[in-house]
Amino acid sequence: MSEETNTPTTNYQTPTTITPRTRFAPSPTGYMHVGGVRTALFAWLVAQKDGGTFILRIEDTDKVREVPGSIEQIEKSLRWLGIEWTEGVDVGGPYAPYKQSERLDIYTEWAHKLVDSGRAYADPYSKEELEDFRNSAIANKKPFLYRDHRPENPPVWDGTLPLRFKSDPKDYQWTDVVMGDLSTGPEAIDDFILIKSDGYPTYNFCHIIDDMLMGITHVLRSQEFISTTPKFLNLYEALGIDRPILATLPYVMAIDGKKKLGKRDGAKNILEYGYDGYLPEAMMNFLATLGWNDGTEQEIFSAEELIAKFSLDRVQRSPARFDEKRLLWLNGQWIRKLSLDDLYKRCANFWPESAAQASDNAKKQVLSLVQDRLKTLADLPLLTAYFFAEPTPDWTMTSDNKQLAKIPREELNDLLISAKSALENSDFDAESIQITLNALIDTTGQKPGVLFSLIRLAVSWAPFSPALNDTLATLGHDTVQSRLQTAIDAA
RNA sequence: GGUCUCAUCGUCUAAUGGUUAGGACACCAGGUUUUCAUCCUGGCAAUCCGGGUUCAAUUCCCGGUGAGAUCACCA
Repeated sequence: MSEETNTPTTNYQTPTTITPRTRFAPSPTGYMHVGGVRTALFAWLVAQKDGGTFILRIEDTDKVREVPGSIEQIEKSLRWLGIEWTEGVDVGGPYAPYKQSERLDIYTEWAHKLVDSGRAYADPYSKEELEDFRNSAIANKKPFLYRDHRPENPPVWDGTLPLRFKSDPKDYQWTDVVMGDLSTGPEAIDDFILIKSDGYPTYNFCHIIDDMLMGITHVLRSQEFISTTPKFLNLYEALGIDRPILATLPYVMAIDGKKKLGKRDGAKNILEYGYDGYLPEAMMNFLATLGWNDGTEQEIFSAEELIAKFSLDRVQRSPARFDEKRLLWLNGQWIRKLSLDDLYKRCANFWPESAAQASDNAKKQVLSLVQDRLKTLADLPLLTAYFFAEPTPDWTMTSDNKQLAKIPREELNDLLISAKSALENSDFDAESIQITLNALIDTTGQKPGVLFSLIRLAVSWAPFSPALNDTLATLGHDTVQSRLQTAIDAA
């Protein structure tokens, strides 16, 4: 297409024409849950897709709500998922500092520009006076607007009073990459606080300054900000800066679907999922497809595929519920996709205590048998304990089995004696064992359902286990012989 | 209450002005020489309601209804 072609004009630049700079800008008020992490993920994907830059900025302007250690939690959470940033508090960058509490001079400077241009004024009212304004508005069934009470001669702003934006109420329409065309009337615009009386700026003010100074191209944020966006548009105009590309992400809802996911309603620390045996690949896959899809029937996406295929215009407008069953399924899928060596590395902290002395090779062999059975890495002890420690015979388990329950214990015991004898001289690779077991079916005349179930129980005393020949081969000749003897003795 | 947003199986979603409304999770049933899991096959299950435009609406428009958000010296 030539440069001369008449193309329709839009009120924002199309994403393909610029190199994106996106940011995730959490406030350090505690751990991260899936809602916050998904916002970070989408911003990261937008940057990665077009070779852009992803920035981690910390918005710590509310000293009351700040929780010590939060920044480390946030960084650890993002890194666990595989989200890396190239500018941020810990790695620095050309627009440092990336922590708002260290940028107060910058905000003060811009605040003075607004004062000088007549677009900001000191707020002389006490909390009580403001409360009266608000109550009388409510009593008259009118919406409360601070701008109805602008002081005629505001005092000079010396930093001890809050500084308010002098808004210019009007209609707005704007395009949101996700939500489409949005519009509001002037009643959505009011005079909001720019700088608090403690000298710290409000989010409403400083995020706009920082996004501008840091060259942020795409502002992604969650849906609760949609109603405050007109105020931001008003402020962009007062500051004479271009508005960035705006993208509103739908909420992640709690499982009951009644409200957005929040810590108060039990939203888990994202790191907990790692401790519970979830893979970061599965979590990323899950979060990306919560509110986004590529239009095909693909369900499993690697980080590379997400980066290649992600686009904001396919993000859902409606909220999505957090469905842990789907996450669990995805985790199983990802566990099965990993190579044995890779899976083994990730299992380091999940083995049963009894496996502490086992060799890497022994554990790897066991792992290869249960890889298809793991839904989370935390299932490992339940599935593998009897490989590493002698199980205690429990003959009541035979009566839980439909087929075994019909057969007298003496007869079962005789079968075990036959099995022990047959396996005594068998080669002990999985294939030979299967041949031996098949022959045993012929000589005893028993159905596999009886014979195999019995042997399986006698060597594992576990409710479930891998295929019998694999299990026996992994346990080894001597262990199988001694466990069968123990079972026979306990009958 | 003002303002704003959203609405397809239970859940995540696809699609189109004309389709048997597709897939996945979950659930149910069957299969793979025992169990559990994997895997395979099958089943159940949806366009919120009412108008309008149209030959034709789930899709476009309007109005309801429902749900959510926001209305802080929080972000």
